Amino acid sequence: MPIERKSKKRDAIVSELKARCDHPTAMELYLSVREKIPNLSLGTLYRNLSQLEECGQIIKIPDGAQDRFDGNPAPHAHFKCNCCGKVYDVMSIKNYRYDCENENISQIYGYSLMLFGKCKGCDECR
Amino acid sequence: MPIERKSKKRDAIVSELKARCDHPTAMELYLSVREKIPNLSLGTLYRNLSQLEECGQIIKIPDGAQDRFDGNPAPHAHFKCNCCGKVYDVMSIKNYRYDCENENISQIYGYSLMLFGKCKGCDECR
DNA sequence: ATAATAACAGTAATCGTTACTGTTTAGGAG
DNA sequence: CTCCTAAACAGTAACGATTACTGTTATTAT
Repeated sequence: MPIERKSKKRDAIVSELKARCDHPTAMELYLSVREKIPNLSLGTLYRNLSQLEECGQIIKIPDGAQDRFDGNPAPHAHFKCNCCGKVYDVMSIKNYRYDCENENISQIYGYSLMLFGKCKGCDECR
Repeated sequence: MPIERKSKKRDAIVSELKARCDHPTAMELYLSVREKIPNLSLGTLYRNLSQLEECGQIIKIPDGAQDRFDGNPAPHAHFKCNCCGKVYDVMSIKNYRYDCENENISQIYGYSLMLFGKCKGCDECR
């Protein structure tokens, strides 16, 4: 279901997410939005995050058991530190031998790349 | 904890996973291994999958709510069809403009790339 | 053969996420 | 402005994949 009305809660969620440079989990985002809107419900946060992702305003980043969220909907890569667990943006990849330059990255050990699209067996779909 | 003893259950899990061309979920793999080992426990499957991933024999592929597993531990990309949900291997990427050739792929709409490594703030770790 | 303990079956517990119920609120019609 | 419909909401129960726990079985070194 598309978004049909304005809502202060949703606006607060979006602006908080876009203001953050990190990639918070649902709970991390919940706690920070609660500082401005103390009566925000966790269910409301999840429902709005789903809607916002569905209409392309934000991105959901799978990260193990939990999901993380990114307020920048433009396609870009992420870098996760195995040590501290932080997730950084990687806005450009110079080449696929991982020599990408990024002020946050010290070393790259591996990657996980998932492409999304339509397979030849499903050419009738959509 | 590293693997210390041989086990027929674990051998069956590994060989079944490596024999499959698809990327089964834990439950899908459980059901197919159960055909050969009817008393296999789901907990045993999960425990062995964790051990096998930890020692680099298999790969865990995050895919929404469930995880998928891949018997090929060599780093490679995956392609997921938005239509039927199947996950295919992509052994080589010709370039990052998505012109990769793959007999299964019809169209590519987007991607998710996560790099793993160590950030500069953690240079003391490891 | 025996002993120590890894591996196991079976199942309860965990926890992120989703679904449900009754209430509130946005926003168009009168 | 007031009324009305349904989107959005708070609060909470339910869900489901995964993990943890308990007592048992099986591997392997001695």
